[in-house]
Amino acid sequence: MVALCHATSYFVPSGMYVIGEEKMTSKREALIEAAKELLWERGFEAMSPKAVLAASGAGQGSLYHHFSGKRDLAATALEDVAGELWAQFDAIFGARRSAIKRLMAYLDMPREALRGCRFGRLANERSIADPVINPIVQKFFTDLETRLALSVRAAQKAGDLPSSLNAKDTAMMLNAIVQGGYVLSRVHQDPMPLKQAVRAAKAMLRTISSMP
Amino acid sequence: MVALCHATSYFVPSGMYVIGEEKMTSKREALIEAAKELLWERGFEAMSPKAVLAASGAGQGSLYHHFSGKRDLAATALEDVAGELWAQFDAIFGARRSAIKRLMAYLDMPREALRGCRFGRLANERSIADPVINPIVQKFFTDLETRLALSVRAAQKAGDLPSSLNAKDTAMMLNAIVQGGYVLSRVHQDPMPLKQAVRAAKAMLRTISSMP
DNA sequence: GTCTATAGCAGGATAGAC
DNA sequence: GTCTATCCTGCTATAGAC
Repeated sequence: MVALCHATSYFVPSGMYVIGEEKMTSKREALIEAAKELLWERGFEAMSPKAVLAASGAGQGSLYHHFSGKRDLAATALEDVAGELWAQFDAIFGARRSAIKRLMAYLDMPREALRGCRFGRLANERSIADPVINPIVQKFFTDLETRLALSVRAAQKAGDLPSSLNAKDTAMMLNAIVQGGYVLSRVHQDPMPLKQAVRAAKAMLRTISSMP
Repeated sequence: MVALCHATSYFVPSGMYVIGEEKMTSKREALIEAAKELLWERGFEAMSPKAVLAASGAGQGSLYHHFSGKRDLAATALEDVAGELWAQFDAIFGARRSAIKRLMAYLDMPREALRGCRFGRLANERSIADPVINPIVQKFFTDLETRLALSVRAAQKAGDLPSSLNAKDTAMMLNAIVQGGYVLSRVHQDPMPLKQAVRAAKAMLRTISSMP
């Protein structure tokens, strides 16, 4: 690190910028990384281009050169976030263990309760109906629900969950428990509610799976 | 209705204003009603005083005469909303039927999935940490969680739910299912996800309650 | 590709007349 | 109590130099 460049990024001789621990080769990537953080922290509507510029160390020109505007940048950033999360999900749902254990592992994933879900937090903004933003968020959840439903169905076939349960409904419920847990943790400003909701879900599945 | 007064309110001879079907005796109440609607539709941060004035038919002066500002108006409106919701909850939790049926009735309450929860929708705004706003929202959920936990415990005593379950955790989970259902319905722009999550929760409780 | 300067508009609050 | 006029600030985007 040689010369300090703006408030938050460093310019290094190789022509790369550093924000926190991330390395990037252009202002474009710096803008995307900054947008990802701000989308998580503030959501789409409260994420101002000015804040993105300050956090990335880029100027107005870079933003409007690489992206058509705030919405385009946000869409790109959200695609990126989906990729990150799916790397985690794939590891869990792709693991070689029983379906019921995969469901438990999903519930047990580490989550930053106080920061909220990076996609779910957008649900109550007007932009959730935006033709560019909505498809990205909706696809994320649809894919996740599909994955969960497949595991529920597999667990039923393995005899670990009652076949009387509707797999899609149950998958949606598990998804809702996590999303609702985030909401309640934010309201209470405490990670416990999410922990409690997830713990109860696991207890529920265990109780039910030990049935005839 | 005699004379048209502004865009949305009517002045009637008795000195009362009418907005939609509501009757109010002053601009103060008109402002509160308008704020309640806008808080539901847009949340706190996106509720502009200008929009409240337009919806209530009041002028700037009335707002800042009756309230110290936007936040004060919102707090008053939210207290009002809590009162409305508790009128419904009290009817359900106070009914003379078994605890498990009260829980089912709670899950079965009609909900406007696409509009979201009037309190839960505020969870991801910065204002959820506001010293005036947070206590109101938090108290609403704390009281609801207490009510749910009492019913879970009563159902356990009645032998309708396994005593192995943690009552508080289970209550939080039921709460989360509803909140998460709202989130997912908003994302999918479809009332089904909330319906599915609630349906699965009921199926879960039924399955579990028919156990030894 | 990146920068600064600036336009245009909306949010939130205040001042002071009626 | 209620109104209108006005102020200041910050958001989003454009213009145009380097």
